[in-house]
Amino acid sequence: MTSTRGNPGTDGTDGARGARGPGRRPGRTETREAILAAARELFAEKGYDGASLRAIARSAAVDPALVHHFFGSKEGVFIEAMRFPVDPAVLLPRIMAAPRERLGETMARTFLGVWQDPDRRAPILAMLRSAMTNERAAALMREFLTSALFARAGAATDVPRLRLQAAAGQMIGLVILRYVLRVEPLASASEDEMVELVAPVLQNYLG
Amino acid sequence: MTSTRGNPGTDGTDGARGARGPGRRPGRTETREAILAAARELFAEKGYDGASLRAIARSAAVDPALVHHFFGSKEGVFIEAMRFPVDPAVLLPRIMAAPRERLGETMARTFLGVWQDPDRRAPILAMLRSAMTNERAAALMREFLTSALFARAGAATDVPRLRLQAAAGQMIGLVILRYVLRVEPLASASEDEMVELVAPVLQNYLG
DNA sequence: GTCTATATGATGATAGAC
DNA sequence: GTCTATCATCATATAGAC
Repeated sequence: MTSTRGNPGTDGTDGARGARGPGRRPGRTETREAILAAARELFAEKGYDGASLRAIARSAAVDPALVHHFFGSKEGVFIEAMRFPVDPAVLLPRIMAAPRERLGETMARTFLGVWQDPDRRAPILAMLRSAMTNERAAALMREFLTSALFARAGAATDVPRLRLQAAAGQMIGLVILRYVLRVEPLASASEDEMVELVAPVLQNYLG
Repeated sequence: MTSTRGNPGTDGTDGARGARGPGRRPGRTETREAILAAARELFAEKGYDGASLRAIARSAAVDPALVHHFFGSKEGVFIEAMRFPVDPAVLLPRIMAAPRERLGETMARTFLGVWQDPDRRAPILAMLRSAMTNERAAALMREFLTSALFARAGAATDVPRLRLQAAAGQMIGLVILRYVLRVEPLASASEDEMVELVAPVLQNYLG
């Protein structure tokens, strides 16, 4: 769900649509997605400021001006590439459906599962890296966390905001050490080891 | 201790040193420190890639070429500006001198105390921001964490590496939410509130 | 020690040909 | 839709005058 490619209506061959008269050009089929894929990868690797439009175009084997043609500006590419890989509105209820004494384990497994999958990891990592050095991206991420995550989780439970944020902090720090700094043995630990490690902590915060 | 300014022998007025013959020029007294202060601030704010030599020079009210003259290259400025604000070799023993059942609280208070102080925070924040998007900086930080922190702490206790790193992850994620993303209410929480929040978690990892 | 001048190259954005 | 050409900026780094 909410996978990286295949927005409804924009993928594939345009099927048997035929001549539709004015209004809708047949284009945007292919290179657009290629550009977005390259953008996600580069933003994830270098962050917003570090990934250049030209590098994205180069990686997509496309002319830089074409990127502009499609998305208008670098920021246009970014927000389009971020279109969310992970929707808290679907993940949160799934977590909170767990029995209360296994909330920590469930949250750990869900969160780490998303990060384990390169396709879902890329946009989040891009957001995180960008937010560290770019104020606009930081504001975007703050807004996302606050309204999509903490507000939602806070409304559905009686866990104080501070505790929700401490739990989020635990997971953010963990993935930074694992996927960005690649500190051993954490970087090579199995998902099960990590769940075992942090589940009690999350349980402490949320339980 | 290990404060930001005042490396022995390089600060102040050169005292009553007088004519010392060849060998040692009287220079480097003032502008050098001004450049380093500006560098720390800008690296902390924008990370290694985002902070330009020119911006550093501008902020220090100095010619860009002078920065080169002193430090040779941008990387030279960086490592000089990083010269450590915080020495685990002095902080770790202090933490581990605490009674075992208060390890978590002591670590939390020590760590948060460092981050509360802008002068000690700046170089660490600079390192962290830089490490997120620059591979050289990431390697530097990984090396620092591994050998100066985890190895030392691992040698002095029987706490497994994974647990040490999970504890570090908790604190890193917390300061990112607090100082970089500035998520509320965490960003405005008092030191005591934060200690109360995370001390049990650290105690769980280290105890 | 401090500066000007410059070499060299990348960036985001735009205008407009085909 | 796709491209060339170009603008205006900014970057790191160097050589060398004073």
